Amino acid sequence: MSKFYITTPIYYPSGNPHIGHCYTTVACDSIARYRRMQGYDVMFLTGTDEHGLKIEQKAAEAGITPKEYVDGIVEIFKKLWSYMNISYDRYIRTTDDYHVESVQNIFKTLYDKGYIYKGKYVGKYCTPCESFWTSTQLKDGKCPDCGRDVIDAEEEAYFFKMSPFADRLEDLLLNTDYLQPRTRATELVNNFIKPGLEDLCVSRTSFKWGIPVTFDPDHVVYVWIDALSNYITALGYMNGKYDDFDKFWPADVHMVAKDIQRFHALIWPAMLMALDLPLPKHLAVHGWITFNGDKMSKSKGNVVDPFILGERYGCDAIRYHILREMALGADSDFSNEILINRINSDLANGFGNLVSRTVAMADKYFGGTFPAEREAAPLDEELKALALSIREKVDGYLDNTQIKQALETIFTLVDRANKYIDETEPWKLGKDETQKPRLASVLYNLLECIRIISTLLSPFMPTTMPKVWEQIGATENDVTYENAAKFGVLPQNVTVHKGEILFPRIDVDKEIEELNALLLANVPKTEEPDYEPAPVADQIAFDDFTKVDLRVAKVTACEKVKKSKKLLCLQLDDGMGGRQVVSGIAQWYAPEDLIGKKVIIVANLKPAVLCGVESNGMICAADLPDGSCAVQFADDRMPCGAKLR
RNA sequence: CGCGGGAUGGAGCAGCUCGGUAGCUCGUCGGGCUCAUAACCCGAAGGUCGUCGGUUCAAAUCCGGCUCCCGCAACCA
Repeated sequence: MSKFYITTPIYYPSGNPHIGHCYTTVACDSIARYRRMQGYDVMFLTGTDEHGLKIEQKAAEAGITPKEYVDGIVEIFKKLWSYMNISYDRYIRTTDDYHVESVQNIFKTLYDKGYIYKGKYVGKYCTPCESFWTSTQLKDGKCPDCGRDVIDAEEEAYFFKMSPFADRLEDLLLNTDYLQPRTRATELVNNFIKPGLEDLCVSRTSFKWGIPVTFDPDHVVYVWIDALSNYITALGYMNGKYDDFDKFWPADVHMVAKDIQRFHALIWPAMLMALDLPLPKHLAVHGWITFNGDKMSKSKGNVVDPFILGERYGCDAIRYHILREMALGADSDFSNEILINRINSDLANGFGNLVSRTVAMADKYFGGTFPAEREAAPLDEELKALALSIREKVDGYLDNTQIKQALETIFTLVDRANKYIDETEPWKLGKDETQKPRLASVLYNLLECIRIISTLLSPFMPTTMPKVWEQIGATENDVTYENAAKFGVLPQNVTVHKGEILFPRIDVDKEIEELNALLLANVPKTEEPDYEPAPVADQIAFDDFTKVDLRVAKVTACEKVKKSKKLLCLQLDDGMGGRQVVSGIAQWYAPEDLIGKKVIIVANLKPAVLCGVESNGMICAADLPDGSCAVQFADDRMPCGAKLR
């Protein structure tokens, strides 16, 4: 029996799970279930990545230990997976003892092999926050967290050598089918490999919530080795907890969302090369779920809560929607309307109704149990031929992680079966006693189609399909993978059982209204959203304050800076002959929003050149809780050039 | 000239590798049916395939210029 090893990323439990987490996990679950049905010995791994500064801070805010903090969130993750009927075989937590043991061993091994060396991490350091930042992370040259000054500092750190693997990585990305889809391979090569791979900082001393480096206890292992290695530690690599590494490694599919593609396309293979381990076969990368075209964000109130949706429509409807809309590589838009329309057209009208009408007729005309006499007709052959061809096509798509196409294929048989009912008009046959044998054949053929459809759909919708089997009188032995490529499996005298409606049709308008109300209720604090002001900066003397010259100025002209996404170039009337200021607010303000308005500027800021455009000063604005930014407009009575005090 | 992807009937997508009647889902309109969850089936309308030019007997498909969109990188004074 062949093995199949599939993984989700391990999720970072700094907040509750949302539909984005479901996306990857449901996809992996479906593939895992399909492979099990095919007879593979499957290992399906998921888990949580529980170390790091952010967790440490979140826990401190909550006044509990980091472990207590993650324990709480992990509970919710597991509850969600149980709710979504996720059949993971193993759940790894990076705080598990055996994982810690492995990571320490791996770190030491890489060190002994010379791939990890001790060096100096040079960056900007914020003393109160005890945090290092790169110059690009700084905000206005200050700490992005607290806004205070940073100093140049160096920290001792261990580094992992990436450069020895550059050629092999390039080959992996360009000449193998490791990346699915291949679209971004060239981009990765051009952006990261060609310019020269930088060595990777793999330890930190600036926080404690992590796995200690055994031979240098001031250091904790930084995210890369800690998190990525979960895929092998969960199999028992360099630990005593499990021993199926040899059986399952290399992974058949790592599925990830596009934001972490880079780490899985470059760092992870490099680590494996350094350890002399075989590389995973595929990295399947999918896009984001967007909400009405927008990226999901908590402050926009559009983070979709899977618990709410599942409660209303059933977890299989959610699973189906996610899987059906998902194309590898591409984003897929999520909206209540798309979701409901999909449920209605495919599940309620299409498949659910097919089951309902078929079972109802068998019940009505035969009292549920089929008679022995049959009469075939040429028309049946086309239906059978299609039914018999589905499994092979689905196999092909799943081999390439094309779930959407697999589902589409299954539903071609749903459509064909519905059409077959119209062609054969069983309700007319039912009225003519002499036609009973023909009627029995027609309805039996339909049951067989439903059996094949439901068998193939069961990995994707594992909760509902057993209900279908109950209705069509199928036993466990009838709905195997083997039988999905056979016709005539159900016993000739099969008995159907009319049951509940599988996927109730949803009233779109009414439902959307209610859902929107729910979503609004979910973000009740729109007035004063959760917002933590940055700590007040260190005190300054009055003299220092007077050094900052704040002035009122009117925007006379404004345009986007070419070649930049974030910059607007403003012409200002400052009462002193005018000046040009560049401001990074293009994402939130169109030029016409600003023209004619009065703003407050820092008038004596040293000029700078941004994207080739000179900027003389800075416009006062404040960050909003959702990450966007609002300009402070001045009272219109204030004349241009007026000095603030 | 930083790197890459894209622009196809109202919406969302396929087709482009290997040029030759433009296809699917949803929506709209008309018809049919009544077994079924007002579901199902048939038919119709609707696209000069972003734009300009080139290659060719023939271009959505190949080549070049341009416009706009979206990722990544850089810039958020």
